[in-house]
Formats: sequence, structure tokens, C-alpha cells
Amino acid sequence: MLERHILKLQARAPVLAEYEQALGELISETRDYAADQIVVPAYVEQVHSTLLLEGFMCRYKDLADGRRQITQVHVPGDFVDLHSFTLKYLDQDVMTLTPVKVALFPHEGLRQVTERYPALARIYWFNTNLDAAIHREWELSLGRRKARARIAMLLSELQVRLGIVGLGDDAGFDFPLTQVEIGECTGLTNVHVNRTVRELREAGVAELRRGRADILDKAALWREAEFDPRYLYLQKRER
Amino acid sequence: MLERHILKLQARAPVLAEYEQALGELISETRDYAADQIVVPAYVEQVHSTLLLEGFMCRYKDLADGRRQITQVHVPGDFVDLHSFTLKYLDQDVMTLTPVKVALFPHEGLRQVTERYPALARIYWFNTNLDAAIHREWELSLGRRKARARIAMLLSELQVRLGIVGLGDDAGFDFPLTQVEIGECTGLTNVHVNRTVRELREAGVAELRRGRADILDKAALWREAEFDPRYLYLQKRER
DNA sequence: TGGACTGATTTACCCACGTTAAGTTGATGA
DNA sequence: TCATCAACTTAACGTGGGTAAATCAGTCCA
Repeated sequence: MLERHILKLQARAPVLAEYEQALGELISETRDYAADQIVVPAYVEQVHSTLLLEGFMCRYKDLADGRRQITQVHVPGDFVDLHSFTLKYLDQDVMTLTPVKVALFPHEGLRQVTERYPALARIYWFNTNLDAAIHREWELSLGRRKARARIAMLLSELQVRLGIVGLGDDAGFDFPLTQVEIGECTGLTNVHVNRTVRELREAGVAELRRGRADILDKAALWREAEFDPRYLYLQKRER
Repeated sequence: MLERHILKLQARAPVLAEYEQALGELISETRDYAADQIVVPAYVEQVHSTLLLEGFMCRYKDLADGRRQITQVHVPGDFVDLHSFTLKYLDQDVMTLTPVKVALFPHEGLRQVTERYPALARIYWFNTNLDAAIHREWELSLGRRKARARIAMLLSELQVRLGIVGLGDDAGFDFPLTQVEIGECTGLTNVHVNRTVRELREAGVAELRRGRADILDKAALWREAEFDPRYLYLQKRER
């Protein structure tokens, strides 16, 4: 059940069989959700963290007028709220973008296992820091990249992250976000997302259609985005 | 030396005298830097983390054409690169905004002390998660807030964070960023920052001049920003 | 087989913010 | 006392992306 999660961890740090065993025993429950459901509501005390097994989820914040900013997209193998282990409540909502399957890890169990294995504690600490690194790259996009580069960036990042967990390759990946949701990731309106997606298609860079992203020219995509994957920390090493 | 840092920690979690003692002994060195110096360069392996004692620093990323996005502003008491403890190298540069004094904490010492005190490990884990929460609020600003709200937001956040460490009150705080730098925080040009700062002054909300931010009407400032301080996690509790 | 949706697409128009280019102010110091 | 320089300020004009309003194209049932 944890295969994708272990793939994600192993890409960045050695994971002992011992840790994997202990983690498997922590799962208190698995759940299924439909699309567009809030799974972790903001400002509500949490007693477990949620691991995404299948499907897409996101975290978002919004303003009073309803304009929404997705702050991160989650793919299978990601903890969607590992940070609730130390924060206790979240400053944002976490919702499903597609139907999903998730597993719950009680905080009490996480506390015990991270006290027993300090190296595993650092691996998870690292993983929340990786989320922060992704936030920073998105801040750069939202603050300084133009629309084409923002969308190219989003596609580049997801191609890499999905590739790690076996859900994508150089040709592309399944990508179920609507154009409205892509706009909520990139700080654009659906109309401008549509214009920009068309530009990327006409330039022979990437093609988005019906839940699928085809990467036609990965080098060109990375160039458009000024994508530098080092912020995803892809070397395996002790943490 | 660590008074401000302890104030920051104590605002969110109980800090035992024992921890404070152990931390004080970890400091390997203190250093002074002039303004506009890179203190932690991106993509260079780090063996210690840097605590800001006096002055202002920031972390930033930039694009090939030189447009820069400041991803976080640091005030005295903040670790500017605690995340390098697990990440090993940073995906961004860390620089001074004013002359500063910093203290260095070797990663090896941090490893030992966090293994000895798992609760202290969680306090520092929490602190890197707090940085991520600030990144998310900035993503919301950059993606969805308008110029006035972005600047109001920045001032609101800094007033709270500086207040915690005794460097500001309801009347305002010393704020040495230039208008160019404020633009680099908020994704705006210096010209538009200038227009917007004038609007805030003319509306009687806040006044920026010569290194000082005077908050004329805090309620109005928070309203402009839609500022909700819960993302700063200001309750003291076990982490 | 044909509504009823949801999401994609396009057009026309508009505006918040960017760009460029002059000043102006104030601190520093020879 | 004047030169210099960095930061601030303002004005005129341009544009990337927003807004509003249709239309189109699948898909899902009844």
C-alpha cells in the first residue's frame, strides 16, 4: 500500500526495511473520497496525518470574494498534511481534485516512531521542508514568471514528481485538473489559462486535453519555465 | 544572546531551561555582515545553520533576466536557514538587507541535541513548518491579492512578528526595506509600490518613510489585507 | 434520443500594473 | 558648501491579463 510513498522517500534518502515495517503498522484506517471534497478543513485540530495513495489532491487558501489560490498539488505517495503533526491545525484547507484513496497515520504513532528512529524523524522533517521548497518555487512563479512560464513550470514539476512514483514518463502523464484549477495554481483566470495553453500547444511544447498532459518537447518546456529541478532535492543521501 | 530567539520559540511552545542551556552551548561562532551581502549561497553544501541576532535578512530566488522574488523576510530571533539542517543545500540565496549580527549552529551539534531531546526536535520541525505557512500566505498574496492588500499584508505580518521579539508595537516598527525591496517581496515594481504606499498613506492606514513603518490604523490595515494571524500559530502549546 | 451539465473555447473590451523617463529629496563627505 | 549617490516621486503611455458573455463539445443519464 505504501509503495509510492516509499518510492518518494527513497528518491531522497535511504529508507531501512525496519522503518518501512514500522510505518505500515501505524496506519489506522484507509478511506475513499469523491472529487471536490474537503478532507482536512482549515483551523480544525488534527490527530492524524493523511497519506495520499491514489488520485490528486490540493491545498488552498482563499479570499473573502472567493478567489482561490492553490498552494500545492499532491500526487500519490505524498502526505497531504504531514505538517499537521507539529502544527496541530492547518492554516489552509486540503481537498480532493479527483476521487482518491488515502491512509491515516495517528500523530501519537508518528510521535513514537520518530522518537524511536531519529533518522526517520529527519526524513519526515526533510519532507515538510521539501514542501516548503516547492512553495518557494511557486512564489517565484506567482510573483515574477509570466503566464506561459507559470504553466510550463507547473507541468515540469508535476512531470518530475509523478515520474518518481511511476505515474508519468517523458511522453507525459495523466493530469486531471480543469483549466479553472490550473488557473488557481498559477494565479490566472481560466480564460487566460486557455489562451496560454493554446500558445504552448501551437508552439509544439505541450498539449493539454481531457485529463492528459502530453509533453511534446521537454527541453523546450523546461526552457519556457526556466525549470531547475534542484529545488526538488532528487539526490539520495542521509538526511 | 538568544533572548529574541527564545521569545520567538516561547510564543509557540514551552522551552525548558535545559534546552536553552544546550542551545547556547551549540553556538560555534558569531559573525557580522554589511548590508546586501549573500550569507548563505544557493546550492552550496551547508554544515551549520544561521540564527539572525540583529538586523534584517531575506531569502530570494530570481529569474535569468534578473527579476527577483523575495520569498521570506527574516527578523531578529529567526533562523534564516534552519531548513539546511535536513536539506543540506538551499534552493535559494539568503542575503542581508541591513548590517546584521548572526550566530552559527553546527549541524552536527543540532543532530545531537535533537536526538537527545525529541521535543526540541519537534519545536524546530514546527519552526520550519511555520516558515512554510508564511510561504503559503505569500503565495495567496502573490497569486490573488491586489497591490494594496499585498503591501498591507506584508506590514501586518511584520508588525506581529517584530512585536513578538520586542521590536515593534501597535504604533509601528523600524522597517529598513527600500521600495524596490518591498516590490521584490510583493511581486510589484518599485513604481507601483510607490503609488500604493501613497494610497495607504492618503487613506490614513499606514505611513512608510525613512526606514520606519507607522501603523496609523491597525484595524483598517488588517481589513485591507484580509489579515488573519492564525497562520502565524501564536498559541503556546506542546508541539 | 435528447435535455442538462460541466468544462473548453473565443471574442470584445477594459484596467491594474508595468515601462520609461524625468525630476526631487536627503544623507554623506571631501 | 557643493558634489554625489541612492532612494523616492511623479507623469505619460503601453500591455498582459482580467471581465463578461456567448458558443461549442463531450458526457451522463432519464
